[in-house]
Amino acid sequence: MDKFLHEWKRTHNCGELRAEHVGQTVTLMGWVQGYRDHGGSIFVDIRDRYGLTQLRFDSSVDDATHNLADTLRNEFCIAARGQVVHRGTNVNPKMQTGEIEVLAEHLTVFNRAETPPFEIRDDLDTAENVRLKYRYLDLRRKSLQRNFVMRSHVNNITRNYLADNGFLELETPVLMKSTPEGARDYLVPSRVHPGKFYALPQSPQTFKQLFMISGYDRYYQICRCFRDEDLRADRQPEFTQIDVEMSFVVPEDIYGMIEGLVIRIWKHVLGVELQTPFLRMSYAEAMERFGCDKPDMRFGMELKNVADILASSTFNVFAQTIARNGSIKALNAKGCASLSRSELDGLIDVVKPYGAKGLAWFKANADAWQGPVVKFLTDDEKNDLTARLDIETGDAVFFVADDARIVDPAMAALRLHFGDRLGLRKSSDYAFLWVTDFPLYEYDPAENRYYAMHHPFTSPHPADRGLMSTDPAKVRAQAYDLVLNGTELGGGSIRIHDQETQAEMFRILGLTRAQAEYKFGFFLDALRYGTPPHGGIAIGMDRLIMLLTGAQSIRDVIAFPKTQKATDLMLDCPTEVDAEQLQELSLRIRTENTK
RNA sequence: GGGGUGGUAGUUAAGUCGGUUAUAACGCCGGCCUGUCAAGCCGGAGGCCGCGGGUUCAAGUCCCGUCCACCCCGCCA
Repeated sequence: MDKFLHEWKRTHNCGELRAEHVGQTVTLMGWVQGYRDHGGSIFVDIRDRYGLTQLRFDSSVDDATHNLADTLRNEFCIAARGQVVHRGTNVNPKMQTGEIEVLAEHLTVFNRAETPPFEIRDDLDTAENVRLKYRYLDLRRKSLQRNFVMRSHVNNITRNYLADNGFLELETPVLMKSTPEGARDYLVPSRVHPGKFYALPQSPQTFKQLFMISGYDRYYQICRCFRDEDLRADRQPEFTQIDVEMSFVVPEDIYGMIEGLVIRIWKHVLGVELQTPFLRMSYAEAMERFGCDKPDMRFGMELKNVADILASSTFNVFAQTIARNGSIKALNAKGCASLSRSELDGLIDVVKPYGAKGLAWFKANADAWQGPVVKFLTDDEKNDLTARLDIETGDAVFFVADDARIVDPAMAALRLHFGDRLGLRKSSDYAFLWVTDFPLYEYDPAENRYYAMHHPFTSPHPADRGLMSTDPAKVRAQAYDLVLNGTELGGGSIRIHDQETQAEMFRILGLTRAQAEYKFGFFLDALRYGTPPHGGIAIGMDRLIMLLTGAQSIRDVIAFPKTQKATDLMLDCPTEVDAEQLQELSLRIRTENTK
């Protein structure tokens, strides 16, 4: 029986041995990353999460150990003990520990490994369904380990920073009440209350406000949230937020506190010094200049409204758009006149998904403008466009004309497309932005009602309070998003802290008194007992880590993620449950008409 | 709900106009080998071509359906 674990503890990790350790007897534990058998001499790379060290087994040192080493295969979990020796003329400069190797005298195999379904290497692009099925193997890869090490680091920095600033880490229930509005809830049936359900929190929104009412004036929580909506590359059904709430604050106080956190994270994790304050821009301005509420500020190429210039255009599409009070926006793709006609026509595919029916364009060549729309442009229109869009020889200009709700997202997508194409979206640039003054309401023409754009506890802008009853669509909210490089990192608001405004909010949202009482009675009650002015924000931890690590998928920063159909390929879940379980929950599965 | 890309050996991919025994690399198994580090050399095994149906003398290849993974639109207070 060998002495590993009991007598021979791990003395070093696999990433730390250097020339200075030569002569020491060390014990390493880890996994076989690779082996090179030269007969009398066997080289084995042993891996742990810190790095890689070369072990050498020499038949002249110990025959039994050498013979055991002969049986080693990839991913065996082993321990080896021996002397650190210098590699002399065989130093490997590509390895951090490449100056030395461990001349092994003792070896033990904790556990052999079956041949893994894919090699544990970063330069191998294995299909994601295989990676997800064997997630515990995928997580051995260096590239993923790096992400989770960083994620842990960011968790620590966040806790320390918020604690330094007097925040209390307070926990809230995971089983809570289903709320109307917003995302679909994940429901949990109650056994003891047949026909009744809990819901998993979309966010701890009401709880953190109740903490403010209770006088815990600075709250935070790194908490899991659940939303039963369709997935994207940056969206999972369960995700993590840095949830923050403060009493006696205005938006600037929140901005400052979060900027301090972000600065610390960037400094400690990336070694990057960020400039503050971050840029601020109103929602209205962001929509006008960039066509979206989360503009990527790493580059310009702003959209220009040109409806006034083309007000009397003879081009049918423009004329019809003007006639029905639509929007025409243009974008100058600097230096893109070199694109071929088929490339330019192909760009329609960039805007089509957003409902744009066409993409008009022309190139500003040295001799003349060229493109399908040029023949419709008068000299005056050309001059005005040149001035507004700063058109120079070699530029390509694009137009989308339609309703604003089509033009803006389509042109925003086109702008990002050119940003990528022209290499203007460098991952090493960090352009933070506060988007402020979001509208309080969104009107839904299909249902002829207003929805809360942020959530129903968001305070109106003080100057717009009076408009709530007369013109809800015009009311600005004290709501804000933190945007980084075109990604919404988080958002929050100042909350309503008086019951009259809250009641009016519910009324405008179409909730009867009885409905409001049923859904939020506890909250309306609480507001009556001396609620402080308060507000907060929630930062998406997963997206934050994505941006810090450069991960292209949120699945690379979540240890055990779900697929796009919200399944877990490793657990094979969700699954059906026993009839008894359903019986206990008073549930029956409808087997027909399930579509 | 809609649009798109993909699915061939354990893995990554090739597979032409439908035509012989479906290729390659890595991995895996056996052997040799004392300075490799993407080790090398010799030999070998390994296939429901996602699944189902159809067309055809003949289907990895063409058609229809379906499942799965990914990307996007809708959706995501």
